[in-house]
Amino acid sequence: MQLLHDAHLKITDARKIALHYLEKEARPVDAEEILEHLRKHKLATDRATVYRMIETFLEKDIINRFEFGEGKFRYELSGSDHHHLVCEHCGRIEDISDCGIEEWEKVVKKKKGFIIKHHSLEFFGMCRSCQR
Amino acid sequence: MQLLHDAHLKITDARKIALHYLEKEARPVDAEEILEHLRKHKLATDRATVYRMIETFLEKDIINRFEFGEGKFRYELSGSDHHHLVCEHCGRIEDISDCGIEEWEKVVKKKKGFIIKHHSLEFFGMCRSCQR
DNA sequence: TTACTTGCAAAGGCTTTGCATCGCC
DNA sequence: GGCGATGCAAAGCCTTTGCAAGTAA
Repeated sequence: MQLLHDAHLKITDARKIALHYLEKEARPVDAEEILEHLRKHKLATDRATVYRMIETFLEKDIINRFEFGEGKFRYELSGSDHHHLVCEHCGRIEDISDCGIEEWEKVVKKKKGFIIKHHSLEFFGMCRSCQR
Repeated sequence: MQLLHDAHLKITDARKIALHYLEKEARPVDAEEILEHLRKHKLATDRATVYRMIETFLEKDIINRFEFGEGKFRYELSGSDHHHLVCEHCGRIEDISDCGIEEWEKVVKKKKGFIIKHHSLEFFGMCRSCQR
């Protein structure tokens, strides 16, 4: 895979399948889900390997880490600045983009002298299907 | 304390001192900090008690829970809608208010049919003092 | 070959739970 | 006195780490 090659990472089965999974899911998945997916593909991968893989991908900026108040982390392939709509009824997590952070950066810099490097913004509520 | 009385909670030393601490700190503190504070006040409080206290306060909406990518939760006295500036250099967490969420609620409702109940918004970067 | 990856086992950090006792109202 | 609150001990989840063996380049 190009992503792995570009990051100077060795191309192993576990990494290939995990990346493919992240790409296919296109939503924040947790370590356990990655592990389960690998095992479905007959890979006897260890939990420790998954966490080390995640650590490596984070360092190489291949994935990003998110939190949704679950007491655990979720990961998603890096991409454009975007946020999430978390349905508290069905658990579905949908992407949403353009949060207008630029405005905030200016205001916060001026008012507080604080320089924003990055931010987290997640919305919790109820998705359309669950409202029916 | 009025807060405890209004919530129909028994007024115990641990709860009184913990609430006073949360009020004084006015920043998101974690369970361990609450425990340490209680012990400084000669209370041989157990860690389990702190977590149960937190659970109760959350249910009664006396406090709110936040995450800052630390793999643990932090808690702050409930109040107006506000967010945080997390300095990644010194760790200081500062409050900031008015995130203009109303705009978002309208847009998200219209575009995605998603109803926002609450949200989390945190900024990470470097505070004024750490820039020197 | 050789440095990077992985498996296995153990531990570590944060949080929750069962149960008997204690204490606020 | 009664029911909620607490202490103690143990366990549960998620994540990290040490070390030896395996493997991609």
